[in-house]
Amino acid sequence: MQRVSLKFLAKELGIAEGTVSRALNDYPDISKATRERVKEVAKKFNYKANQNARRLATGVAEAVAYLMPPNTHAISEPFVSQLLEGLGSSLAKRGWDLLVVQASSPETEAETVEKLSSSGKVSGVVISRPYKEDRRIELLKKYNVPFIVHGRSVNSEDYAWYDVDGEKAFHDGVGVLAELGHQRIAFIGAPTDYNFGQMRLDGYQRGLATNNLIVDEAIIKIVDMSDAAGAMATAKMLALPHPPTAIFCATDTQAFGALAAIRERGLTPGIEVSVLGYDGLDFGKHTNPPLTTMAQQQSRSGEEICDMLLAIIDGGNPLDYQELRRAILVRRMSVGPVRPQ
Amino acid sequence: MQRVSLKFLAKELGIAEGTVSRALNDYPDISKATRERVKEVAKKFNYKANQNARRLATGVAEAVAYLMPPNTHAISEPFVSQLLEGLGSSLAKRGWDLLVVQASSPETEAETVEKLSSSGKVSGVVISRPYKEDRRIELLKKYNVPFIVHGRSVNSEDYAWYDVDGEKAFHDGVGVLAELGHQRIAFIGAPTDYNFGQMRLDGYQRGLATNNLIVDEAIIKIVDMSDAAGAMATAKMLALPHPPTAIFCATDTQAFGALAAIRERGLTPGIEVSVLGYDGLDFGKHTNPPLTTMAQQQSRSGEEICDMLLAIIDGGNPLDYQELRRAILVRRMSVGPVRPQ
DNA sequence: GTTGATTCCGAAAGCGCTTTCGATCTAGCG
DNA sequence: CGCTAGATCGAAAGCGCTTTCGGAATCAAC
Repeated sequence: MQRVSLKFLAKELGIAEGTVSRALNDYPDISKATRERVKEVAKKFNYKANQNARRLATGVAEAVAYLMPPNTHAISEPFVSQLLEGLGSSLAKRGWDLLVVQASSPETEAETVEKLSSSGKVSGVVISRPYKEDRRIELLKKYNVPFIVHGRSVNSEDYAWYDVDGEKAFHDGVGVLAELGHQRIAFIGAPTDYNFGQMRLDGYQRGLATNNLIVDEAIIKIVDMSDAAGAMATAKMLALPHPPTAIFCATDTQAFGALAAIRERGLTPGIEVSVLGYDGLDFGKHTNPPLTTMAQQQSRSGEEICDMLLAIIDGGNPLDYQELRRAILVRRMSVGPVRPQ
Repeated sequence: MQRVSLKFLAKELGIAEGTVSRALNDYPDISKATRERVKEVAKKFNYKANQNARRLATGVAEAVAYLMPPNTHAISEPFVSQLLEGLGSSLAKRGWDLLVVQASSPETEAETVEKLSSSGKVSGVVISRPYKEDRRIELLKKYNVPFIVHGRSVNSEDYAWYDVDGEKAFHDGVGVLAELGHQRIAFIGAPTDYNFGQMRLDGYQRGLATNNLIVDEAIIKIVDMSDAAGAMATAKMLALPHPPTAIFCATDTQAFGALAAIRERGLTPGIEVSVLGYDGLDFGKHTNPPLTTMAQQQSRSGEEICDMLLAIIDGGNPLDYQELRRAILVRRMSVGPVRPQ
């Protein structure tokens, strides 16, 4: 199988290599006649430019990388899948590649970012779930790579990001619960070194304040983002002398665990104890009972992030690309009015 | 920011470019002294080879592509996520890249494969969920690209694959149900242009035969792999004059819908009607009731597939890499003994 | 018929790296 | 001391493409 290269085409056509290249790339200084002739022959021989050569010559990578969150199993989380899907399809339209990069460990993360920046294989990067202070963001800025973060770190003034307002969502969520008469609203949170973890906690606390509810550290638990951790935290709080009547979870997965723990104790979620999740996982429809949750409105986040990144790569000012989306309540069955004891 | 290139390092060190390259790549004809000196300086200046140049020069891409299943939203399916995660981490260890490629439409799929093959940007490809006759496989063979398919097509003798024995799983699953006294076991299947869809159907039918159960077309439904489709099919079958007492679903997602439809009708899944799923989704723990399902034993499929592919890329014979795994029963609550009417 | 402007294409340099080949230098040995 | 083998490195070609620059050819106009 003879590799068909530009040289091959040039020989075949009896014209110069450079001319073939320019014809294929629609340069204006090539006559329409030869351009068409070239394209025809290229098609006939099924010519595809060698991307590596092209990239080397032009200096543009025509690829963007998604840097996986450092913790393992992150890709299994639905938000990653959705993001990847959106990124992939948007990129495909433009003919660009999507690189999925995993740092083998948190320690090698910096190394990974550096390599990504200086190896010339991508023209942009997207990362998600930043920490409050995020090393990756600093590196990306330092190396001057176009990037966009899905989420925000504490200081988010000087780079592009796309986020959902978790603080407001949790503030409002507490309001929803309070309106149903709940006074003791527990919080199962995500690690607060993640900025989103902190913001959701902040929103929760502000929500308590606006509704004149007291803060009780006994019913605030920061745990891993797993169903098991959610279940464990719930079980502990339910065993309290004065247990909560509602539990607000930082992630749906934790909420799944909370539901299980409540049932485990012989109580009915949504009746005796309300559970409110956050993420809007579609799967929440199937839990017992179906999970009430906060969700981003319509989630085309992957495409939007991709468009933003491409705009920045094309020279746009990153500061023009800071999008804050809002979460809305998806009413299902796990939240109900408080029951008199 | 001065790009640090080989030329730069060479000038800095006062030696030739080629020497620097060979030192960095541990060629034996470079003295240990200079090799170390070179590496030190490279590190100091944070040198990272330009991948495009490297790939162009060596002709090896050091990257593999995962070709997304053609249908949309496929990436959200857990099996894709798991696969990607495994691939990504295995590849990362070797310093290779993972490209995630989406064909924008089924029509452009061939085009996509061709481009992948001839643009030199990947040294291997993995695809999943092949059709009975799969165009992509033919193309990959034609272009002589190392590849491995996650699943099998009908004629799977002459390429590498990794699959779970769905035929056997469904055969055995019917046995489990039959042993519990079920006589009318329905089947909700996946489209049979997918080979896995066909094989699961075959297994189901063979299972009926071994257990001397009659085949009733009224309780065999081939539908989309969504919860909604599963629910719809279940609802119809439950409305039959002589409804099934157990339903075996080709995917867990369909089973989720089946559970919902059963409850919708006022029946209790696992008591009045049993539901058996397939996929082993972790999430099945949280359905109402928890879903009994068939799962692949321990799923390191991503890593295994990656290792196989790399072995083939390194010159291994594809035919030595055909792995058939077995599914086991995950007992939860949605399957129970048949109840006398 | 000469000039000037256009149009179109060929030639060649260069992107940053790898790799072969041969030159130089040292060490070893008779 | 001369010669050869081995160890090291420099020089240069080449990977396949893009892009600049200038030359040839065409055409219009004087």
